[in-house]
Amino acid sequence: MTELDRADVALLEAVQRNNRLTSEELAKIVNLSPTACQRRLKRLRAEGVIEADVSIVSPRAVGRPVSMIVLVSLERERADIVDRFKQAIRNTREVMIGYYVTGDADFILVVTARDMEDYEQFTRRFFYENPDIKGFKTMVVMDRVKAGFAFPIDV
Amino acid sequence: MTELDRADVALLEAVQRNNRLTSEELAKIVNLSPTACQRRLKRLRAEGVIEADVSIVSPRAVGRPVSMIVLVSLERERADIVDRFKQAIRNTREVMIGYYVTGDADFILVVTARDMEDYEQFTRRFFYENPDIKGFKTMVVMDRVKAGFAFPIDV
DNA sequence: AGTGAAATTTATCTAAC
DNA sequence: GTTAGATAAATTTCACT
Repeated sequence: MTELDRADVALLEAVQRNNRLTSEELAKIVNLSPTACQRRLKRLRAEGVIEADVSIVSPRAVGRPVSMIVLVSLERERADIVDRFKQAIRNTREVMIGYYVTGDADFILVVTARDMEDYEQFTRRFFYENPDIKGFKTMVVMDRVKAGFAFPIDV
Repeated sequence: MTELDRADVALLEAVQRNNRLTSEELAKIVNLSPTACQRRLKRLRAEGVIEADVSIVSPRAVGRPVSMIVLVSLERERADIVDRFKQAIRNTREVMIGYYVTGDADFILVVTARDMEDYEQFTRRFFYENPDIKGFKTMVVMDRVKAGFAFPIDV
């Protein structure tokens, strides 16, 4: 694994809040020259320490103000069934986040929707029509205390 | 709310995957001039459609390879208790994501850790020493099928 | 190795239309 | 919305510690 020094950490903490800072602004933060900052960021990106650089889109602004956390249990925890469900997650725009977990549930999803009716339609399509699903439990998000991601967008 | 046209949506879908594309690259994608792309992105940022621009840091690369999903129940769902817990989430670097939800749990957290022992220490500090907490249930993340966020980093 | 300064390349911003 | 010129930023080169 890549060794990170103080400057790397300072850079990462800066850009994971805002990656549009200029090298000059970063230079002030980490007490290095702009050139050094750029070189280090380039290295961090090349080595995969920085996985991606993205814009966080407001779910509300793109018409998806409702989020749900869904705990999903599969009928059987068999490799092919698990893999099939992972693929379904990847192919489904409404599912923002998917975790495969141990414990009470098999998967935890974060699903966005236009409204509750929209979500109900989604559950019919995504859960009830899937024989691999034993059951699911929905929790409606009332407040996002931390975090931001990429959202499906339609006009 | 802001009206988004086809070009806005195309821009958003591009930058939420990669916000380091140049205006020229974006121009090709959305069939507009580079200047038009810049103007639109500036507007989208000013209006809050784009909430933030961030680098996604690899949790593994910064020494936090383990993630847990935690369902938290509070002793009582009273406004001041809820607010206090929200503040605790915000002040705790290990908690990557926090949702306040309706349903079986009151909060759902995504917590990162260096290893299981590190997580246990965290639970002692964060849960057992907090009298507002009725209980919590941990699920260990085996695979992240979708998503990426900001992570706490230490050397 | 990693840094920093100056020159070059490249991208962005500011007009004009 | 576009095109062209001015401004600013990111890369590259190279000398230095």
